[in-house]
Amino acid sequence: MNIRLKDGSCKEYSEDKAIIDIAYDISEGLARMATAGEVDGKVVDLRTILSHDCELNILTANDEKGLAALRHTTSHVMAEAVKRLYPEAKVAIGPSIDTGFYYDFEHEPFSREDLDSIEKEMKKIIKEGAKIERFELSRQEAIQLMQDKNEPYKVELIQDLPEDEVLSFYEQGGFVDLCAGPHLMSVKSIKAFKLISSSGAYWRGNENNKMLTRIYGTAFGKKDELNEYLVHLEEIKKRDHNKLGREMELFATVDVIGQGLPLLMPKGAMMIQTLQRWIEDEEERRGYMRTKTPLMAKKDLYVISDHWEHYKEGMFVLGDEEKDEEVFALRPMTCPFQYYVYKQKQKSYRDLPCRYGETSTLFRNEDSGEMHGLTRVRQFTISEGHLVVTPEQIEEEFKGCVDLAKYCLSTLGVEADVTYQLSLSDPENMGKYLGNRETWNEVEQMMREILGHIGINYKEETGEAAFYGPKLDIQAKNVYGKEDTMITIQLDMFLAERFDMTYVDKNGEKKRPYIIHRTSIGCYERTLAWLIEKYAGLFPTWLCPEQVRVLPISEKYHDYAQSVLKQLKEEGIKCTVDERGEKIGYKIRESRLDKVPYMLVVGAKEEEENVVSVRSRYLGDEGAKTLATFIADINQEIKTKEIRKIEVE
RNA sequence: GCUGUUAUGGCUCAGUCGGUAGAGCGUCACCUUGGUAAGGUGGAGGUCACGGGUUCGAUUCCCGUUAACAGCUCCA
Repeated sequence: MNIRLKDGSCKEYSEDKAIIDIAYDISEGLARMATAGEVDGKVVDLRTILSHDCELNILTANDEKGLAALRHTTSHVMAEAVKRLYPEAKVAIGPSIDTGFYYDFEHEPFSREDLDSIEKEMKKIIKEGAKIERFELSRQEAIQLMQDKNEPYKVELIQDLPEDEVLSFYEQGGFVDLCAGPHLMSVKSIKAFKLISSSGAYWRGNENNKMLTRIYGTAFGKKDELNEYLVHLEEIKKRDHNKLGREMELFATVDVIGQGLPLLMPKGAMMIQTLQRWIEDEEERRGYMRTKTPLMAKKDLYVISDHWEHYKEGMFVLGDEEKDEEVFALRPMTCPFQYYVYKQKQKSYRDLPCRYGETSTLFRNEDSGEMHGLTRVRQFTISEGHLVVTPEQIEEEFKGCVDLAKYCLSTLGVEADVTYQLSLSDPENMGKYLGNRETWNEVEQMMREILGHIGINYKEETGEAAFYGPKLDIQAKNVYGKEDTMITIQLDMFLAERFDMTYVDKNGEKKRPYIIHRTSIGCYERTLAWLIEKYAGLFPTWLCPEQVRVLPISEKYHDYAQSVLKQLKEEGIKCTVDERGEKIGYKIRESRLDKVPYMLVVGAKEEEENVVSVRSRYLGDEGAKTLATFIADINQEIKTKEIRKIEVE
């Protein structure tokens, strides 16, 4: 057989050969580094015997998939260590993940000290250097083995596997685990690992099941890489919006106000106000009509929209259904309110599309463990909008929404940081949705076509649709790599009927419109959180709550500094004066100006000419300028929302 | 909601095996340096998250509540 290797070269063998032996044949170094093989694009175990012509790629910890194998093996070593130290622990599952690996156990929670001793035991196991053996068992034998070892979770897993599945096991030094692999040849190859944390996790991810104890860890091919990663973990904490946003006094939380109810401090509020004014103006330019609708309504409204049936638990209900004649609820969305704006007058096809926009404050009663900084809150304000359209207008209006969203993203400088997700219904679980399968298929296909015409790359996600229609979700990751929906554009073919919304067509017949639910810049709190992390607090000038700081270099220049401040303020520039600058020299103060884009040093020799010395975050020392020139420059920058390139550490 | 951790001056944290608290940084005042990433001296600032209990006495021990953090689950 002929084996074609990654570098294009070929190896020829007369008999069947295991991948690991081929690796040794190439070089002993490669064999030592090898963690898995990739045969014709499929990741397989190094023990796999090759018997046909194929393309072979030997994976090492330098390959993403090879690293996953290393981490997976590390998780097995961890499980062995746990079983040695705590024989009563029951093992569940232990895969590799993006950042490392985890393993779930039925056991009391582990403390940091426990993790340290498990780490120690793991090092011992690695030093012992057991070989890892793979073997296969029949279903019956497999169940028997795991019953003998008193591992009920493994038995359950085997019972749920398909009848014809090959049941493979891996054994190292007496520790046996049901596992599809692939795994390293020996535990000796694990060079750099660290146990990160421990927490609870439901068996099989179901909250009705028992909560197991999960240990997270990570592993790398080299010690340096591990250390680099651990340093990186510390570094990203510095730009975590939940920490930085509080430090910069953008927001705060208060015990007695409650969870998920952050206070936007003057600086944070100023930033959100800047965004809001900008986006409201832009929407109006694009033909949106602004509405202002109530923050609450009688329950009757939500009964019509079906929220009372589907989402009552998520709403703040005012009053007691049993006792009170009228029960109200704070609004969790704006949809039905804007529908009644539409319904106030009979509409003609000539009135469509009807684009309604509202800067809308919403209330959602999230579970207590879900709140996080500004990204998951109980009250938030969103650039909400609904477009009522005829079937012929769907594509153009949908494109308009995508265009608006992209305009927002590019202006904020984050267009390259998002991914697009088409959130579809789950055909297996149609009870969650309004309408029937045929209509859903039709609308989902329509979405795919529109997205095709726009030409954006997206991935499809089943079961993520809204109950009234599919969504185009624009996703972004936070500093920890966790994904959140920043912007969503949804196509709704059902609610118009529930609310009996109509328009009269050319022939004088009443027709059902379609509705597009959309947001332009998303929810302001979450968007702010995103921007904090994106820019590590070094915002573009137009967004900065403090754009210029004026620094007199000695007391004689205080009056002049104040007059400069006044002129800047008259121009609408957000600025402050720091009269303490002269005390120790402005160079020093500069280190504390790192979040302010411009520093004006006044009191230089040139003050008689209205000349200031400018330092900028972007350009360093810009030297002397007349005040008028500086004001013109910065106003231009703010107006065009220019985002200059800066170094963000 | 679940599992766990945490809660001490503006920030980072120490501490009291129960006798009402400390450090570094920051901040403030003054001195020196007439303005290029300075130094010195002195000061302010905490009912140790909140509510109960045990005790002669609780910041410290116990119970509860609230909030923050990590993860799970959820997210119209």
